[in-house]
Amino acid sequence: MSLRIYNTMSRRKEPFDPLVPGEIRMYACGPTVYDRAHIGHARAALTFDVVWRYLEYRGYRVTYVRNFTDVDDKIIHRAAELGQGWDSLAEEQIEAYRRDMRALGLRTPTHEPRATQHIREMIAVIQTLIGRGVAYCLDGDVYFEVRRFADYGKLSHRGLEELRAGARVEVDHRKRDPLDFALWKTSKPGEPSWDSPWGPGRPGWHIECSAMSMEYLGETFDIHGGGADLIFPHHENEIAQSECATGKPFGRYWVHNGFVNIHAEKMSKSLGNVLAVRELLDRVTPGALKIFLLGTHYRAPLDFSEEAIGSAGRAEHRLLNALSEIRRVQEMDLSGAASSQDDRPLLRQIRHAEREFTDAMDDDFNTPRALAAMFDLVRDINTSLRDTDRASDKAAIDSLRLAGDALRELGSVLGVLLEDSPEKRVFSDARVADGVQVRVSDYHEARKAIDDAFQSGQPLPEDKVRIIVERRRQCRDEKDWAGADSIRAWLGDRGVIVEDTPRGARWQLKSPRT
RNA sequence: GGCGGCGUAGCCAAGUGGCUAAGGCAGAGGUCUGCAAAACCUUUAUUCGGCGGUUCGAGUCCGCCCGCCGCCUCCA
Repeated sequence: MSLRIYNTMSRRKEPFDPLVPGEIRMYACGPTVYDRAHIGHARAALTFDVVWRYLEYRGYRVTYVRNFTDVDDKIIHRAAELGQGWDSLAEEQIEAYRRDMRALGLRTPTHEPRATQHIREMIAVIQTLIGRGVAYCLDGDVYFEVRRFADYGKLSHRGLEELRAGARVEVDHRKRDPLDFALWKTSKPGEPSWDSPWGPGRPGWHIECSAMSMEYLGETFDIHGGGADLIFPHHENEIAQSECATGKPFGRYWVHNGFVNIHAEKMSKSLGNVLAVRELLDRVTPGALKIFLLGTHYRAPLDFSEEAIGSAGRAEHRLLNALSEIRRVQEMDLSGAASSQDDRPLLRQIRHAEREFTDAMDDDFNTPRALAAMFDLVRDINTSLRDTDRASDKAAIDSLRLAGDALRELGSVLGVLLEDSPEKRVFSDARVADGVQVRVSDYHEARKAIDDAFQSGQPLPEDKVRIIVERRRQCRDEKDWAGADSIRAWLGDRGVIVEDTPRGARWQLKSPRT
């Protein structure tokens, strides 16, 4: 099997073949930093984070560049509204974006260039374009002349005539063609401004990505991506500029992620249904959010709903639970255990899941299928776990360890089940000291300590919880079911879930987010 | 108007023309358990919006119809 990627340019899945064997250069358009990141930004960033992780899992060396558009009309307008400098607003939002993406557990790209730090390179590209006669100056503005690029429209699959016919934007009659777009615009007073051969001004939107991608990745590179909305005009224009400037092909594989709708409606400021990543992460775990997002193929539109995100949270729990159960059996006392036969079925199932996963991801990053492979493995793990609980077997436990490692590795390719994710901490099993009598005074003191912590919103003291759980065990030993149940209910009210297993009770803190 | 996409079980969602239509969530029954929870097992689409067509064979290809959506303007 080899990797196939859907290329917007050809409208089909193509075998992926990097320019330099073993090395991949990838560019994804990042956010315009004027407001908080919303779930759509999260989907775009996650899509390319997963592409990156999978390519590395496949053994490629990847250079991944994602820009920040930090000079733009929207930033200028927003800053004016806020009575703030455009540059300080951009700076703030860049920090906020980084914080949000980190909270989601996304890796930082190899390079995160900012438009304002590459003005010089942009001017150089514009000069080349003027020198080649495909751009022209008008009172300090510079425009790209669309009809000079024969391939214009090849990405969005539209001809110049179609585009002109569909244009609803008011026409600037100074331009040679309504579709000509600005490479450089003169700055109005108070706007950000840089010196240029055409007078003080600022760059047009599209030129930054051409200049920065070529700066970091070369004139031709492997993957260029972004949201589906960028296909036209942004990426179309990037191609026109870049290929005219260099005479070489620009991006080779064009990858575009679909949009997120909110309850079947487009997310927009006017509808007031913009879902900020921040707010979302206040109530769902990053893992749940990612499982939700990856549950739909990246090119398909995705509809957000409370029900769907809740379902993803429970699905995440299923994955985490399997890992936590594996840890538990590994801590079992095996002194008297047999080591009859090794657990061949599970080993086979691990390999099967890994193959299914790879096949799915090779097929244009089919994350829903990849997740299904992980859940299949979870079912196999759980089955083996059940048998292991009944008859401890060292070989079976070894196999389970391998299965857990495999599951974690597959998860890490999708960015779920990450080692340092906070949600995993809630699954700390209590080890119950056998036969130690809990003194009544200790018990009451523990209850009080837990109550205090709970009321002040502090994390509950684990050692105290342990005392309560141990006390409940004593009740159960004495068949004092009413006492045991009331203790369980009491802990439940304070966010501690107690569950009895064949080998004693285990407890966990309810996720603080739910 | 132009271009493109979607419609698969109660919900979400995979599905290179051909083994019994993935997976998750929810539901039902069962196993386990003092009870509960968790987990596991079984079960839930003779059928893929509708109607025709191509084919030995179609959810998968073609045509028409119905319903929904995106882009063509800043947008992830």
